[in-house]
Amino acid sequence: MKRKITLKQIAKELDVSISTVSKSLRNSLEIGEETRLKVQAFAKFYNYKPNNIALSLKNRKTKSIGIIIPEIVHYFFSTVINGIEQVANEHGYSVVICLSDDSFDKEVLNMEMLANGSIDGFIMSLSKETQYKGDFHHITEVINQGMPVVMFDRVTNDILCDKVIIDDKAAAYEAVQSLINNGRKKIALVTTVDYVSVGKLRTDGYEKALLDNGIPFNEDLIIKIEDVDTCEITISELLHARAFDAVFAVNELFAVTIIKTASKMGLKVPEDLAVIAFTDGIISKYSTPSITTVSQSGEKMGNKAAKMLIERLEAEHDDDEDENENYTTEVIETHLIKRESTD
Amino acid sequence: MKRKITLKQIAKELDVSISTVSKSLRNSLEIGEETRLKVQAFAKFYNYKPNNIALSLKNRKTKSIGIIIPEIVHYFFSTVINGIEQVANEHGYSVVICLSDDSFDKEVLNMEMLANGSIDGFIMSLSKETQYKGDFHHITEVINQGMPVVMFDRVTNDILCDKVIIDDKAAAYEAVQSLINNGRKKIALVTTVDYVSVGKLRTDGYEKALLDNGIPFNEDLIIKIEDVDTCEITISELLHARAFDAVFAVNELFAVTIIKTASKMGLKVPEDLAVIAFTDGIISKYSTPSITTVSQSGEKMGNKAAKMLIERLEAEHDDDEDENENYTTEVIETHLIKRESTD
DNA sequence: TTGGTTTACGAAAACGTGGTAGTGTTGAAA
DNA sequence: TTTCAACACTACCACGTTTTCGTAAACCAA
Repeated sequence: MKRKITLKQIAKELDVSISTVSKSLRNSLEIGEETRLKVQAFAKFYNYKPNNIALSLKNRKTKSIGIIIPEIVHYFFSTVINGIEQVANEHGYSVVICLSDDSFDKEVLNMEMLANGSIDGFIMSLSKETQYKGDFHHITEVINQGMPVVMFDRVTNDILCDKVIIDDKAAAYEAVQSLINNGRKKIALVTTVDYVSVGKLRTDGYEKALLDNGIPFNEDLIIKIEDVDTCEITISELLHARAFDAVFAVNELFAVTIIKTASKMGLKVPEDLAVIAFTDGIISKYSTPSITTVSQSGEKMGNKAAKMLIERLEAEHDDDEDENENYTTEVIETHLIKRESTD
Repeated sequence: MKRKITLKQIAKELDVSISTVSKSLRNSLEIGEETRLKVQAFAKFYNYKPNNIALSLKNRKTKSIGIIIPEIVHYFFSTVINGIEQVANEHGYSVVICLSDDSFDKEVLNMEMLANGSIDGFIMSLSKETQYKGDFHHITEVINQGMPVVMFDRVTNDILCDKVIIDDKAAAYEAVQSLINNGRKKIALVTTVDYVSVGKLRTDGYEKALLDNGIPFNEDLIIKIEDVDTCEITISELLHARAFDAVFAVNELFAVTIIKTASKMGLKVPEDLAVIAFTDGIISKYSTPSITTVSQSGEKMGNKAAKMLIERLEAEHDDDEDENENYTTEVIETHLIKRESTD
């Protein structure tokens, strides 16, 4: 068990100074060839690699970016991480991931933990609780300390920073419009509680599509679900009443539950009930019938978010004092993936 | 944009020494109450938090653990991360995640990147390519440097370290046995290529179950799939031949594809074809029919792996020189979750 | 006053690195 | 012989923290 070797040890061993070793390894011309090669050979033999921590301390850069998301066992979020990691890796950054579990306190704690020098910048998606409370002081704080933050998907207008989102409203509009185009008139919306930013936007798009097509907006057809487990009961009641002939669900878990419930009741999908879901995930693809979805490329969002963050990190290097914060909000394209759950 | 405040700045501002500030903040008795309170008030006002990087350098502990896995958009692996994160968080550790993309080179690169001081220990699952090549020098190296490694799921006997696995062979045996108990005789095995350790073990269990029940082991019923996309074709050919009445698939993606293919051909699941899959994921739960699976709790594996690693990390603190490496291999329980795809 | 103890604080080293500035030796040009 | 430059290397500082050791001042007993 030999600990990793340091410059100091090499210096001692070769009886030169630490600076000589350092310079030799960086091929400085100051060092004579003989010494240089000797040092390099020795370093290679003992597999010397500079200590990242020491470098971080010295350079005030950790070359790692913090990701804070509500959960990781979640198709969309894991694709985003994947996208972030790709770009980060290309640029020599590592990613450190913290989960908020949709809890405000955990989000704050995690951010504080990472903000004390562990990372160079954040990429995050707000927890439900944070969106509910509307308390963003922890984010403002890190931004004030000069640490760049990029938010994605679940964002807030209350914070000025770079953002990566999809046009939730337009995407929802498109989905509902396609149901209408297929002759559906009684379209239900199955969504989450209001304070989740994306849920609200998708509802707006749903409403607008209806109104634009002269279909009255009916509050009774909006089903707000807090917990997936209660979804089935609520759904089956409404299905019994035959209150609707199409459903637009804000996520695929709701959608597949609806389809399963409908099937149990003998309803045919899509004949009796057409279903479209938001977020193209693995369930939609493998469900029977497979589900028409609004694609929302988490990977692209991750790519973009990472690019924005890294650009800002590398730029900071230059201007130092220059405080021209021209924050941008990037909108990632979505499109409808037609599958078996719609006609 | 005020940068984070440091001990030095506080010291300067209050006209005391750095040591005094440090001691005051740690409530040392050496410092007079007046000074102590003054410093604490000042620090609190400016929201002083010690710099993690500096602490890491000093303590030679980063309080973060590196996770290296083949992919993250994968139900099982994300549950493992979830499990690791829970325990890590409880103990004040962060997790930094690197993806190998099932590539040997990326695995090596990532490990080297993290091994240079960024983390205190590794939790990892081998990439396919690494298992194929059988080259583990990068792992041996970090272990030799005194960095603890815990492997899970895709492990190797060639490396001595702590491991967390399930009894793949026994679990496969149980699954196949249950098919046999239901009167199935022609049971196909749909698996991956051989070099993936778990694939091999599951095959062994399959074979043993057959032999123990006096059913001849038929090579033709073993379908090795390298790429999911080719799965459908291979499967449908065999189904046409009616070569089997039950399938044991080593993952749920294979299973759902098989079910979909069978359904298209007019075969009924489970009447005409019973299906059991390894790894209980989200697809199995929401597939129609839902799929009977061997549960393999990623979360528990993650919990256990993190516990083992952290225990070793905290223990190291004491013995320093003591090299009693009593590595253990923890076996996580599995059980069969019966759903609609079997009778 | 002297000697010793306590109180309250400061200086400095250490963790590992890398850059700037400095130092001493050699050889050659003035 | 002096001067200057090139060479080859070392000293030192900073990054932010903790900790060990040291010490000045104050206090108290003799």
